[in-house]
Amino acid sequence: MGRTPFIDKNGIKRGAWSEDEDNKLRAYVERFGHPNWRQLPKYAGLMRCGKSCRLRWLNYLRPGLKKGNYSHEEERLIIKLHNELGIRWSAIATKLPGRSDNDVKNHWHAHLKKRVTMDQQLTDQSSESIGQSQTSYKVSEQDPVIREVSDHHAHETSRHLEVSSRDHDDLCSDSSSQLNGLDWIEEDNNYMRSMEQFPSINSLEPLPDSSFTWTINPIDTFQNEPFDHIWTQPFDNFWTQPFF
DNA sequence: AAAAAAATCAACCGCCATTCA
DNA sequence: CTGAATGGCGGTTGATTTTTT
Repeated sequence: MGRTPFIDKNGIKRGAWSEDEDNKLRAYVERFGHPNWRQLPKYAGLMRCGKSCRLRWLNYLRPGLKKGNYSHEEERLIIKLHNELGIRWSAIATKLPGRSDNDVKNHWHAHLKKRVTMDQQLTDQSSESIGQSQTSYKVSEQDPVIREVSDHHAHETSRHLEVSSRDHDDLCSDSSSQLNGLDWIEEDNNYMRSMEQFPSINSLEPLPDSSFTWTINPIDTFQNEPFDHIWTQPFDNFWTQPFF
């Protein structure tokens, strides 16, 4: 992949990097560092602009960079941090050793955004039906780990909403206003810690086709709150659900 | 098997903040 | 204080690969 290399009107090379260029950049930075990216290509014998060198180093050549697939734990962390920090990719990337901000951003747009959107749509749908009847969700009947985590989550969600209810009342004199974001983060962190006792969640396989219907009692009062999420959908990525 | 569509991801762009003369 | 230089960031593009039709 990459763009076709070419020389622009200023004599600066652009597009995909060659192995020879990579070697020159790597050798120079490893020996002299990069006190000035603008000047670097001149001394390193490269026809690139400094910005291009910087990008190549940070996103591709820098030691310790991870290549390849993201682990479930990494994806879960990205989603959680995105929830907390928004689109501050560089800040998010600092929490993922070996991943560049560009890489994280790409992964989000290519893989994770869709999952979040899909989840939100399902959440909205379930919210619509809340108050009319109980809402049903599918859960595997074959994987005991999933059942265990689901049960745990159901309990935690219930507890979560109770706590949030108190916080909400304390913090908001205006009933239409939202709960303070930091409290949500803290709540979320608590939940993360509670989930650590279920390490097997990281190695879950996609749910089997055969599943049964699991019914919960939605809490009407908080149907529009951020934690009104149902994470027990039969997705192959359902483990991400608690953090939406 | 071929064409079309979708996915991937490296690289570029433009803007903003900071530093420094 | 001002303006140029620089670094850094998020948004976007586009060539290539993979998947689907």
